[in-house]
Amino acid sequence: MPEGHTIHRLASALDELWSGQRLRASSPQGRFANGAESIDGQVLLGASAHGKHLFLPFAPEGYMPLDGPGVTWLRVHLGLYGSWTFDGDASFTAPHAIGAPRRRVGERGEHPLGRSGGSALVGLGVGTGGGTAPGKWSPSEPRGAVRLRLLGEHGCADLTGPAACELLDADGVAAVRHRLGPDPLRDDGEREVFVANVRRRRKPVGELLMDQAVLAGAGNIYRAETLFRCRINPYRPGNATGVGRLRAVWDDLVPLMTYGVETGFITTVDAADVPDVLDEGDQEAARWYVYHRDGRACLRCGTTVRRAEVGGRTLFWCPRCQAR
DNA sequence: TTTCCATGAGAAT
DNA sequence: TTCTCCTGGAAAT
Repeated sequence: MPEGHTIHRLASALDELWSGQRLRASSPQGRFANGAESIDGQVLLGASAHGKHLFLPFAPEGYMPLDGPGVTWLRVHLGLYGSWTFDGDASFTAPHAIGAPRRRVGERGEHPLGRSGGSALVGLGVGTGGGTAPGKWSPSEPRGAVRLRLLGEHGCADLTGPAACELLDADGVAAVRHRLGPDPLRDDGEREVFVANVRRRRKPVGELLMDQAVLAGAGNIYRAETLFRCRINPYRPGNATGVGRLRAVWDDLVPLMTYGVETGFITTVDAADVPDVLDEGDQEAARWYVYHRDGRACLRCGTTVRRAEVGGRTLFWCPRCQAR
């Protein structure tokens, strides 16, 4: 569920909260007991993301070189269901929950129209420990199947349901990154590499945008929405898609996903296209053009939005706006 | 209560 | 292509 913007947002939150600090690591659920044990008590050196992968380098206190052999890298991939839940005292601000779009009791951020909610870092007025004076906070019992709990002085982060949670050395990290295509959210993401990756293949462009080796970070919502915004037919073969059109996709994704990192939400509809009156049950109309809007009228042309399975996932598109 | 489904991806066939 | 795994909420029974 969580697309690349979620992971980048998470990486900056963790970097801001804990970089340079010594953390406790444990696996309340037990399934990552060995891994947690080996980084327990080490210092978090930073946090970064490539596509949907989160990388957290750990080293013993006092260890210097970030690329040295003493660094242990934690790699987390949330998959479809994974999520992080934060809790802590008043000085500990983080997204309350980040990952799969579950509603938890008291959770904020279920914004009605996709614009008011989602400040960059939501304070913890809602967690069990929220508002506790600094220094007086103590971690609550983990809820659910917590694979990994990272605990700092002022708060903790609980990881549940990840598709991947493993320890790697620097070579292992390089190997994972080698399999990934360029990420529009990274400084080293190269547009022309993405363009070449698509044009090398015959598969439908709607399928290629989900392939993390072609483009890292976009998921099912961003693929549907950017194809709509760029008016590209999802069934068009990659090698028959013009360079200019693919550059437009990349140039569209960069600000779109950057906005996602800043707000925590995927919002893709330009202000001019927001309907004046929202239909009953059409609350998502102001957020997305086509995603989850099958059977309803296209916000731009009124044609009925369609859905179909492409690349093993449900794709949504407007047959008129995206005729070619 | 059971089943289905979801912003994912690797392995198996 | 199909299967499988990770979790939890909503819909269906």
